[in-house]
Amino acid sequence: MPELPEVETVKRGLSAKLTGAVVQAVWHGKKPLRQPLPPTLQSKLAGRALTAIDRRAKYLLLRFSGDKTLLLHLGMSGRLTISEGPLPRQTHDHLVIDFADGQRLTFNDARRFGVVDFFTSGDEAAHPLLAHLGPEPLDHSFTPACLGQQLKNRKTALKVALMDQQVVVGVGNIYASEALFRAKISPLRPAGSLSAHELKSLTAAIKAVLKAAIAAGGSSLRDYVQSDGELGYFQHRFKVYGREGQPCPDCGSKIERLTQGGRSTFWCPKTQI
DNA sequence: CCTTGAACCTGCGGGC
DNA sequence: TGCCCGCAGGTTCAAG
Repeated sequence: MPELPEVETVKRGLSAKLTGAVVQAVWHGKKPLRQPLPPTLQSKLAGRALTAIDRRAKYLLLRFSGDKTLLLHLGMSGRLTISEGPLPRQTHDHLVIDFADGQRLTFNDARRFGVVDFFTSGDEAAHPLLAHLGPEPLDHSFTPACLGQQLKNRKTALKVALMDQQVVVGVGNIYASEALFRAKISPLRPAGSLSAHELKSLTAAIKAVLKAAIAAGGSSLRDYVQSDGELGYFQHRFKVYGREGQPCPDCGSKIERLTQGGRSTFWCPKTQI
């Protein structure tokens, strides 16, 4: 998936085209995603207007008239596309929403790690998928002191902690490596061992790398397409991710890869201390 | 409480 | 060509 910048990019793309549109018909498949799709989505959504789209962490929250929310999570391979008029159904399509103005929103997810849920908007604070999420990294309240508090006493590797959505949301495997490189901090450091200066650097690096990716329209690996079908292009700007063996942009020594928590970490052992 | 590792599922590219 | 392996942007759950 899509990490925060990609989800934010999708949110903006969908908002621009679908805000105000009224649901005409809904189709959904039978295969469960991370959890079963809500039953009778057709009757739940038909006739409602899409009033707004919000993002919390990597979740998209489609707000509908009548105080209802459709929650979408793209997992690793989820894609949302808008088409004009009918399109032949594709393998791994799971949800298709037709709007009265002729636009069609399709949720396709090969690996089925995504989520679709539906709830009354007022119940959001207690929603099991949303209730325990950490701070939003682009909020002004996400400060070095805040990050320090979230990492306090944690002995796990810093990179693994940054991907923990209870520590800070939206940072996934790519941007964790990228932020640590920018901050010049080793992914192997115990999470709770950062100095005030390092917390300041890392907080700034997280914000900067996410903002740059959003400004570039979200990154694109093999499964990701923006909501209008255009490919994002931030992947060309990765400084370390996916670049094992290539020269570090700062010092020229070789970028290395290691495995942490079952995921690949890319880093420069010379510049990241 | 914390940390680690496996599990969920499909597709793709590389090596033989 | 085909097969097997490792790898992929996320999250949850069990076990230590």
